[in-house]
Amino acid sequence: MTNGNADPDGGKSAKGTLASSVYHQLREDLLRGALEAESKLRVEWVVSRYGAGASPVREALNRLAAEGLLGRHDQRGFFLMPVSAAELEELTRTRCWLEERALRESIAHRTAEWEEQLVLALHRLARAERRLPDDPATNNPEWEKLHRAFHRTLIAACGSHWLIGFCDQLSDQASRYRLISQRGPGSGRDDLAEHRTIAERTLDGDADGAVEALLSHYRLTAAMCIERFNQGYDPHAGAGKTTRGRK
Amino acid sequence: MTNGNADPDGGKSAKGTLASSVYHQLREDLLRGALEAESKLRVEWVVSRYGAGASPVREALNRLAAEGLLGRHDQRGFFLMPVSAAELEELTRTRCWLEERALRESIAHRTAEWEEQLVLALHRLARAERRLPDDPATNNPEWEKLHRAFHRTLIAACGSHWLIGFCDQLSDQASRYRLISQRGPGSGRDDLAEHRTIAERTLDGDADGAVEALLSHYRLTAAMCIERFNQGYDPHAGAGKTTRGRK
DNA sequence: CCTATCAAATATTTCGATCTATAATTTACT
DNA sequence: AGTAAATTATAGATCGAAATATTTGATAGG
Repeated sequence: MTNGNADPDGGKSAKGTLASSVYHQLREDLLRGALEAESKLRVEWVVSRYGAGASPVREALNRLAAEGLLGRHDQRGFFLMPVSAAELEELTRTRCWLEERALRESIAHRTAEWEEQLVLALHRLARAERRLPDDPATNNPEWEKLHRAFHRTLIAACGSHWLIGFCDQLSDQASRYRLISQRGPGSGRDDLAEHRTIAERTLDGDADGAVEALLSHYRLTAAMCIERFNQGYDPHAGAGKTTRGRK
Repeated sequence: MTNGNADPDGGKSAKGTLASSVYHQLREDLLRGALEAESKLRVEWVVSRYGAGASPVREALNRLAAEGLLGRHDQRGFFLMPVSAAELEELTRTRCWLEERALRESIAHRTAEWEEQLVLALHRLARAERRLPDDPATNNPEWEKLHRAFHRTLIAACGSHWLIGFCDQLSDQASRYRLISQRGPGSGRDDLAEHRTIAERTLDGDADGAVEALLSHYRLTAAMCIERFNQGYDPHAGAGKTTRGRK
């Protein structure tokens, strides 16, 4: 792990290496659930899609695999990690354990500055539209970013960059599930109210209440994903060809 | 991170790729605290030491960096992660949080088979010598392996491979600190008794007692490392040249 | 004497080609 | 036909060299 984590050089692919650029782009696509066609991810395909040589691509793939977003078999290349209801369940359970601890610590060590950041994060999230009018079937990437930022801020004061990194990693995995299964019409869920409750209780220093709200939030999300899983849906949705066109 | 973790292909470098071989060897050396001379780790140096081309070496370095064992700056190469008392403190704190949860879950979901594995792991650890007679200044690698295995077994029944992976990662980091600072004469500490206590309470289903013993064990170890840190010791100990021979 | 600028040297990153292992297909044999 | 061995095709892994970026060292100017 990363670092347990994600983004050693800042986020942009601005001035970085080609390897980092491919890493960021591919990572985005993975979280967005844009791939997932078949499980194999051929180097050559990535090369032609992101315009880089084999070496940088390979480095990017190695990083993603170490992070758990891809799998790897020596001599047999890389593949997209499969998704399953069981895995999502385990993931959610783990996430609840870690985030509970992180939130409690954050609340215990809260500072005025952190509280302000939290207020800001909530405000920004409230302003964003979850779904854009022009494409009501997909989540608004901007909302996704702010949502991510909100949850990250919640635990930012926990005092452990390791724990934050682990939570990020689980959050990435959860994103993948959420965005894969949430394609289609939105649910009637009132996200904003949930986030507001979490933030309010946190700011009140009500650790038990905040934790309860946060875990319910995660569990509900997971339950909805599993729901859709079981309702059967086409797991093959994005791009990403696997074998050459069959003859 | 890894998978949250460490060892996607099993451990041996037997039949794997060159990249994996370098990965495993270098990883071993990092955990053993064998490097640490200077912070920079030049690709060319690794290439000549482990006998592989730049591409596989680079892949290995990328994996290790994603895992948090190395750092990386785009265009400026890789470096050994620095060590500090503050970092060790944070690491230990995080480790206690995660291992407590993992141990409690393990105990809650224990099975006969798991209990047997734990008994075995303890037995093997008891049999091994911590320091070999021929080199009393360094830990016995075999003991290290069994020690690692014991702690891993403790939490193996927690029901989350994510959590296990995170604990492994923290355990790796802790190893590094322990083996860097533990060079020199052993302390009069009775390790075996500590491990036995942890195991007994665990097998008794005494979660609170087991957790208490486990956390004390970790905290004591960390305290001893920090002790040696402050007593000043030469951080430059292993191999690993950094700049060309100065003229 | 200190600081800024430019040039040489050193490292890192990337590409293109080659080599090797695995997967697919055909052929041979029972 | 059915299975096993051999062959061909495909994708992954590695090497060696070329292209970039950075650090070092020297020099000129304030």
